[in-house]
Amino acid sequence: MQKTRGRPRQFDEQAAKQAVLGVFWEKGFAATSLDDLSKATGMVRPSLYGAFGSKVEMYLMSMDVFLGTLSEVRAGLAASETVEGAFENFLLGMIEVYFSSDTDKQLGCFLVGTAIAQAPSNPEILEALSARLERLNNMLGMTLSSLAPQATKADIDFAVQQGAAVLHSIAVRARAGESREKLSNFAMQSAKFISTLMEA
Amino acid sequence: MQKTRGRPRQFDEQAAKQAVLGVFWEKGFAATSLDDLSKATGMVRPSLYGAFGSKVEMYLMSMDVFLGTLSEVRAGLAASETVEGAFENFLLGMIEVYFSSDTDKQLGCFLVGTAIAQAPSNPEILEALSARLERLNNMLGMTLSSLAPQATKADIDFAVQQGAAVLHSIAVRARAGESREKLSNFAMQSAKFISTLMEA
DNA sequence: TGATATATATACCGAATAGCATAATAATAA
DNA sequence: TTATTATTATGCTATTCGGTATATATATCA
Repeated sequence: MQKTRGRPRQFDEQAAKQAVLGVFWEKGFAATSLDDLSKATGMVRPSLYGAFGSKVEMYLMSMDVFLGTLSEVRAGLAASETVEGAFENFLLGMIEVYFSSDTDKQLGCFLVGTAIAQAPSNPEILEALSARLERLNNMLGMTLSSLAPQATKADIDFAVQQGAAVLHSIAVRARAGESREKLSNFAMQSAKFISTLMEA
Repeated sequence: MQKTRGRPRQFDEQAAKQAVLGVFWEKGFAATSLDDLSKATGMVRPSLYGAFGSKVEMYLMSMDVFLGTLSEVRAGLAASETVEGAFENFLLGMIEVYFSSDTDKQLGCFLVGTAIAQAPSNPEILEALSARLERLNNMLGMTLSSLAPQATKADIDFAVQQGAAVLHSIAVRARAGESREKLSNFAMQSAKFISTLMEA
């Protein structure tokens, strides 16, 4: 921790990143202006640019900030003792995130809810999105593999896709206004159903 | 068909609506400008406004134009003779639409791919989206009910949600660049799996 | 032939856009 | 103190934004 040379920053980097994510999460990429980000962070536009780069760069950064907020979901997955429990912890943990907005709004998944719209227009975002959806899948796949070592690779793969399907659907429906209760029930019912795929 | 009074229109209404849908589908609502729509339709902005209203109104109209393009999916559903066949026809039919863009791009579902991003910012779009997702569900639910009359309402409901989940996931993954082959395989595998829910 | 109705063409509006150039500020290093 | 470095403050810029006012064109109706 050596002392930095110039004028000290007046913003907290982590808080600013969270604020940037928050704006993109609610409004999406295209509808978010640099002024919106400036207001949310309290930073003036040139400071934003200096610290985080262009609008696209800030958006790509937000993708990783979002994944960083999933640490509790990872922990829940790691602590699972059964396949059904793993699905349940995974899905209910993600629902917690999807409904965790400061506002009264339920924003769903940042990736599914905002990056999808931009993907066809922006190859960089398309690529980043694809890689991060894959990472979400891997979170689940690793856990399933260790909990059901007898299962074939094909079985694991299909179970992961089914779990991801339920997740994607919940992500969409949460942002479309569906109630948390309905989605939680669907998650638990799905966890039970999909876990039958992994029975010995 | 009475003769219209004033200067005749120089555009074909159906073609223009399709063009408007096409632009929104690729770029999303926020990133689409009236100039984009003007170019795509060949209509000048005042004509666009006169014929279809404001940007939001054109977008809401596009939602129904999109649903109108699903007539073949409806037909495929109606012609299904088994539960598994119904899921397969439904999912593969939607994949056909998701990959049917004129461009080389795979745009996925218009609703999932573009309306989702706008939903939290625009109550009108949120409401319209929710209602139309529900209509998609009903398409599937009606068919399932008639093919499995012995099933309970709860069983049908859960099977519809599972089918919708696979659909939403395919919609997301198609727009995120996943290959059609992988998605088709997933669709068929899922049709078989989910249909076990409806066995007597 | 007017009168009327509808659509198009042109030009414009004020506001918002992403980004940057320049200067002022505030810290450390020499 | 002075030089250096990093950040912030201010203001600009050229473009684009959604939308509209006005004038013109082209049809039917009386």
